[in-house]
Amino acid sequence: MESRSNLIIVESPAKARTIEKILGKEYRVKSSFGHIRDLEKKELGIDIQHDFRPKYVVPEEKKKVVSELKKAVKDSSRIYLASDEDREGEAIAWHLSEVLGLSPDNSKRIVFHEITPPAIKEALQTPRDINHDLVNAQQARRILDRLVGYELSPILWKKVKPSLSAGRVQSVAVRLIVEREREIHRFEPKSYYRVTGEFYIVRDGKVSLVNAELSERFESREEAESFLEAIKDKRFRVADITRKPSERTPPAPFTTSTLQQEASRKLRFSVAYTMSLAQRLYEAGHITYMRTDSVNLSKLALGAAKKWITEHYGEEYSKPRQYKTRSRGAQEAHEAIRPTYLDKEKVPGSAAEQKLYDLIRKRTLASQMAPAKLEKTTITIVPEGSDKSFVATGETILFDGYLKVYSDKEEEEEGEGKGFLPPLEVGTPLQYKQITATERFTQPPARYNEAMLVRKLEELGIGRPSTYAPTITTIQQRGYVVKEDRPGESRQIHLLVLKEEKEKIEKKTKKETFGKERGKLFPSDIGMVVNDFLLDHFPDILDYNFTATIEKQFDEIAQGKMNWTEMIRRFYEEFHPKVEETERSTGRTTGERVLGKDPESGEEVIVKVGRYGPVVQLGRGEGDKKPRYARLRKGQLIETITLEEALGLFRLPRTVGTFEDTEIIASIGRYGPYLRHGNTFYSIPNGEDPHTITEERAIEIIREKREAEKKKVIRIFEEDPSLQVLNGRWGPYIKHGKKNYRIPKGQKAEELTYEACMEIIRKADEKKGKG
DNA sequence: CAGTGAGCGAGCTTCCGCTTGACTT
Repeated sequence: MESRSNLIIVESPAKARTIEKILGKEYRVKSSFGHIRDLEKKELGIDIQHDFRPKYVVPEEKKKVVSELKKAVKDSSRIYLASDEDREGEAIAWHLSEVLGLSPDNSKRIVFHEITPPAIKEALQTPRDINHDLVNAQQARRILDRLVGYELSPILWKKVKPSLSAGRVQSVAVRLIVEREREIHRFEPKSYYRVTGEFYIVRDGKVSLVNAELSERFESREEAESFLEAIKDKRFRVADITRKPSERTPPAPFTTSTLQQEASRKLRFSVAYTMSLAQRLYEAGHITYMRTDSVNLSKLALGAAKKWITEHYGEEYSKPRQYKTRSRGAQEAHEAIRPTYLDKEKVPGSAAEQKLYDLIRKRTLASQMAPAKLEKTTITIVPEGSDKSFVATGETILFDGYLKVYSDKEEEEEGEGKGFLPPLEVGTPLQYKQITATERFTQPPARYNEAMLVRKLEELGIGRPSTYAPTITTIQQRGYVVKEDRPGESRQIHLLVLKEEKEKIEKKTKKETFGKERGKLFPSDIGMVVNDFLLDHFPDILDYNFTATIEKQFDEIAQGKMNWTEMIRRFYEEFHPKVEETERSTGRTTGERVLGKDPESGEEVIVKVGRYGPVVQLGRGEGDKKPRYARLRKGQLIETITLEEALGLFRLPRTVGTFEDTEIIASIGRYGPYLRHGNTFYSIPNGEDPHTITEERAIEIIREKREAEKKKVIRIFEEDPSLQVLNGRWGPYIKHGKKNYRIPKGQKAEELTYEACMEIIRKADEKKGKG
C-alpha cells in the first residue's frame, strides 16, 4: 500500500472541496454531511431508568456516508475532526470518533477560524482532544428537546387531533402569532386629527413652498375645527430655524436572520426561498456559509473591502470595522455572510440568485464604509398670537458615505421635497395656501410575516440559523398558522380644509382602506386551541424565557460546572408528572364556544374544532334530532365569529333559480364559493357572495364559463377523439386520454397535425421511461 | 376537484439541529 494519507472530516462538502484544493495531495478531505447519528426516531430513544441513557443510531440515509468515512479512515494514518467550533460541531466530532472507532492516538480535533491557507495551517498545528463537557451540553440539549417533543405531541394526538406536534421552539413560535392576533382583535382604533399646512412666500417673483405639520394632534373634529377657525385670518411667520448635524452608521454584515429579513423586505423572498438561493450561491463558491449568527468578517475580507472601496470611491469612503454580535445565544462558529470575492459584481445563475448576491455584496461593502453625514433642518412656523406651531423638517445629505451602495430605510426619500427646504430666515412672513385637518386612526400592532417572526425568535434566543426556515415551514404544515393576503376593509375619514381664497372651512369625507395584509402569518383555530391547551398545562415550556433559562444551564455543563444527567433529571422530575396529570385529568379539547340561540329554531349555536376542522353546530342533538353542521369559511375564527355570521353559514346550499329546466344551487366548497347546475360546477368569482347572488348573475356566470370552454379546444382530430389540443391556464397543451403533454418551443398549437402530436407524445413518453 | 359530522378500530403521527441531494409538478 502506498503512503497513508491524512484525513480531514468537515461538516459540509462544499467546505471539503475548498480545503482539499488548499492543502493538496497529502490530505484527503471528506464531509460528514452534518450529524451522522441521532436518537432512535421511532421511540423516545432515552432510557429514563438508567440516567437518561441515549439510544443513538445511524439513520438509514446516513449509512452510505458512514461506510465511506470508514473506508477513508482505514486508508489514513491520521484523522482530523474539523467540524464547526460550537456545541453541535463538538458533538459531531464525538459521534464520528465513536462510530468510526477513533482514539486520541490516531485522531485529533481541530477547528478552522477561516478557510484560508494560513488559518488552515495554524489549525493543523494546534490540534486538541474532544471537549467532552461541550459534547455533554449538546447531549443535554438534544435529550431535553426529545423529551419535550415526544411527550407533549402524543398528548395532543389524544386530546386535540392526530399528527399534531409540540416542541420547545415551534410552540413558542405559534404562541407569538396567536398572542399578536389577539392583540390586534382587542385593539380599538381611536380617531384623531392631524393638521398639515402648505405655506408660501413670493420674493422677487419667485415662489417658495414649505410643507409643515402641526406639532399637536387633536382628539376630536370639534377641536380641530375650532383651531382652524381660530387661525383662519391669522398671519404666519417663521419663528425658529435650527440645523443639526447627524450621522448615520452602516448596518452590520449579514447573519442568517438579518439576510432573511432584508431579502423579505427588499426582494419579497420567503425565508425558505432566500435560504435555497443562498445555498446555491454557497455551493458555487460565491458566498461564505449562509447559516451563521456571526457578524465577524475575516481579515482577508476586511482587506479586500478596504481595497475595493478605496479604489472605487476614494479613501474617505473607507472605514474598516469589526462588528459585535448582539444576539442572545450566538455561537459564532462561522463568519458573517459575505461574497467570497468582493470584487466580483456578477455571478452566473438565475436572476434571483444575482439579486440576493447583490444584496449580500452591497451590505458587506457598506459595513466597511464611512458613516453618512446629514444635516437636519427644522423650521417652526407660528400663527400670530397662537401658542401652537407648525414644524417643517428636512434632511440633506452632506456626505453620502455608505449610502452610496446601500440604503437601509424602507423607502428612501418618500414624498418629494421631503429632504429639501427653501432658504428662509427667522421672521419671514408666510401665507398659507391650504391647511388641512385629516382624520387618522391609531394602528394596532403589526402582524408577523415570516422574517419578522425569525427576528423575534432570534431576539428571544430561540432556535438557530439552521432551523429558522424549517420551523416556519413546520408550523404552517401542522396547520397552526397560515400565510395569507387579506384585502382590507374600507372606512370613511373626515377632512377639514381651509383654503387661502375661501372664507369657510370645507368639510369633506374620503374613503381609505385599512388592515390590508400581504404574506402575513395568521393563526388557525387549531393553532389557537393547541396554544391555549399547552399554555394551560405547560406554561413553563411555553414561557418566552424558557430557552434562555436552560441555555444558561447548558453553558454551565459546557464549562464542566454541572452534570448533564443531573440537570435533565431535575427538569424531568418537574415536567413528567405534569404530562401524566394532563393525560389523566383532561378531556378532549375542542375550543368549543357557545354563540347563543338560533332565533328560528331555538337551538343552541356552537362553534368548535371538529374532526375535519372548525365547524358551527346547530343544536345539541338531543333526542332524535340530529345536529346540523356547517364548515367555517376562510378568515373566520372560532374566537371571533358572531352568531349572525355563524347562522349565515346554514343558509347554504341555496337554490338561486332555474336555468334550462334545471335548478342552480349556490354553495361553498373546499375550493371556495361555487354554483352547481346539474352535474357541472362553476366557481363564483372573488368578491361575489353565494348568499346573495341573483339568478340573472348565476346564468351569466354559467354562460361565460361555457364560452371559455369553447375557446379551450384549439384542435381535435378525426383519427383519435381522445387526442385534443387545448388552451389551459399556462397556455396551449396536448391532452391524450388522461395524460397531458407540453408543446415544444417553436411549434404553433393551431398548426399541429395529428402526426406531429403523436410524435411529441412518443418522445415525451420515451424520455420519461428513461428517467 | 366541490354535501362530510354515528361509530368501529388498526396503525400511524412527534422534537431540534447539523448537513445535502433525489425526488416530483
